[in-house]
Amino acid sequence: MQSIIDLQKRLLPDLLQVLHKRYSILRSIGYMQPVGRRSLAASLGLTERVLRSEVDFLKDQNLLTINNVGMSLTSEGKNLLEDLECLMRKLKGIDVLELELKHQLGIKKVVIVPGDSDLSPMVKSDLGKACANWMKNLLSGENIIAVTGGSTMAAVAEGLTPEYGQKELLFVPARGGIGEDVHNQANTICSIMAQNTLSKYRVFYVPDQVSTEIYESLIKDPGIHEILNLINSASIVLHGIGDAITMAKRRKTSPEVMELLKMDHAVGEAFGYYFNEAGDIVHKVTTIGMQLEDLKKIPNIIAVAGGASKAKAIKAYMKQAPAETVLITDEGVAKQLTSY
Amino acid sequence: MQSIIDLQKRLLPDLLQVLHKRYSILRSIGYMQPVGRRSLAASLGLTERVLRSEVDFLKDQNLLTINNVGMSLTSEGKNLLEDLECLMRKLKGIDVLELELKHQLGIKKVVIVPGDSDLSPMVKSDLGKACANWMKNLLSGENIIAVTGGSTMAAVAEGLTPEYGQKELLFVPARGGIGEDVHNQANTICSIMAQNTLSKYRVFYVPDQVSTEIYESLIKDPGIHEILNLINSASIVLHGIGDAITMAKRRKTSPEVMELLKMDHAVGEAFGYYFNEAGDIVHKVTTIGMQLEDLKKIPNIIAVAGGASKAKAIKAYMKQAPAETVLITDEGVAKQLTSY
DNA sequence: GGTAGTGGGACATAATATGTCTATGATGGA
DNA sequence: TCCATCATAGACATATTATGTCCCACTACC
Repeated sequence: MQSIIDLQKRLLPDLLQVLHKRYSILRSIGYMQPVGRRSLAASLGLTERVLRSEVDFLKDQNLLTINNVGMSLTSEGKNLLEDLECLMRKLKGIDVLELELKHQLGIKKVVIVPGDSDLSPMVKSDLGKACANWMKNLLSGENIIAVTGGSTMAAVAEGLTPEYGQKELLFVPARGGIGEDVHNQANTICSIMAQNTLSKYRVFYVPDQVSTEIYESLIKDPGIHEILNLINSASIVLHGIGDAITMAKRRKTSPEVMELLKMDHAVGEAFGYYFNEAGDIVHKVTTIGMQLEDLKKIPNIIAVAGGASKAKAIKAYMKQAPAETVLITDEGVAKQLTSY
Repeated sequence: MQSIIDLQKRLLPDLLQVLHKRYSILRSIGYMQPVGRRSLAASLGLTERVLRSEVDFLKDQNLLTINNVGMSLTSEGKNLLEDLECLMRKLKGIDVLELELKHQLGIKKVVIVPGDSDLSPMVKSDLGKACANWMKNLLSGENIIAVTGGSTMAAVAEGLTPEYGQKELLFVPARGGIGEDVHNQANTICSIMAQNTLSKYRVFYVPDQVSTEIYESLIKDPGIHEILNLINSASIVLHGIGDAITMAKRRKTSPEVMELLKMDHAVGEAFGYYFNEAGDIVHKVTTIGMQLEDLKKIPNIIAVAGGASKAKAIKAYMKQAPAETVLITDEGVAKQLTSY
């Protein structure tokens, strides 16, 4: 006996396509509201007229309203959208994908968000929300949360709300400066996270490449020492995973190191560590803070990364990731990895 | 959280229509296969071209095959159809209808078959199958099955297969001749049932209206007596229910009796008994065999009747039917009765 | 006051759905 | 063996709907 969904897939594939189209429209409006027809059409890859027909329909169903500033969801539309999320997951078989990927990567749990972050910024934002949501279940009385940088982590920060701050939270950067733009630095992200949750945070300014001498003296600094202690007693680590070359470029890595990375076929990056496809560390940014071996001692590890282009990187990193890791990713990655 | 279907209905209002259309097509092909497009279109009330589009679609889905003798379901199509039956029942709320009707009529169980026997002969055939199916659960080592006449019972006979004959079955007419055409006489039906199940049967030829004298002498006949014993020890009774006037006409009832029936507002008929809307017996065909009061002693009673036109008759008969009765009927009747 | 966004109207054209008819072949009964 | 019947597939004109592409008036914000 097949499920209703399976039956429908068989008997109404054409209608399900329409369902998906309408769902996408609702979802996008939900994000971008109030939004005009033209920009929405561009963002969805539909022509204006097609979108218009659909929008007219949805308006008739009282799912959205149209006024001179653009289209918005009605409360009915919002409710429907929420319920639809669940349905679409089933329809797309996302629940199944999650299990498959979890087994393939050999980690504790995989959460997949519909869509592809490479193609739509909305999805990256969803990724952030999904991560925040998962984190919610892990919060107890006091929580020290170690965070890395990157645009994905920035999305996570945006997904946090004051609601989370009802528990006591302290955000600390997981590692010293590893040379991202200020915008996506761990320090900045920690501060945003703290701000969004009305919690505390620590910063961790460490020059990028330090001589061994300075390194030794830094470690002895009481302030730094305290932060290192905090990091190692973190209950949760949130980190991103990046494509090796992309990350290296973004960090303005020296041409020599760049050569090295290419020669060693580095594909993935996380925490300032670079990995080849087999999951071996081929290079690391020397800085103080959490080291890869420290990660194993952290009870909760959440890796967040999406976009089909990151599939290889994720796969590489997960080769050696702690089995406790929870991966928050998107459909783009999942499809890429399970199709092999 | 709404049900999947409710959600979908919001975004695809014509979903159910399309689903139902495709389901009907599959179902009809299932019955009539191999069948041509034109006759199928006529039977479904669709134009040829519309049907053709749908059929092309279903063919692409590998649910049916087309060759020069007509269209047939593939095994995949058959499986899907079976699953669909169940889904459509839920969608139409047939399960709910069954319960409602059961309570309303105050009987043990109601089984409802989708459709209306008045409108489609397929449904009558389904009725027969449903009855046979229910009966299957009642068969034990040895079974004496008392049967009445009527076209519905003939459909039941057609629904029986040799599989049923694995248990020991003996079919006997429930009552003596009550004047139907040979075709739909209890005797004939018993013989067909026995034939289809590879079992035994008895016939029971009794003149229609006998004088008390002859009646007395018949009762003393050992052969007749044996059959009467069999009838009264039956483990299962299968009977139809008819519209009073229709049945009376079919039996070429005398004008006087006809008048009587009309005066007494007879609406229902079963076993040769005529009932008014209150369930009172207003007339009976005098013959030997099972009497209405004998019915109460039979452990399993299955009434089979469908078609919206029989709704009143069924309601009337059920007013006084044993609570043990199981009614096998169709959607046409059920809708008619529950809408009051 | 100008710019960039908005919705809605209009309309020619493309695409699809539909009704209807024909050609042709297979099948089964006389 | 032939003929009536039923089958599919092709064809095609027409009705209906979907689509792409404008334009216009309006408004919010700079």
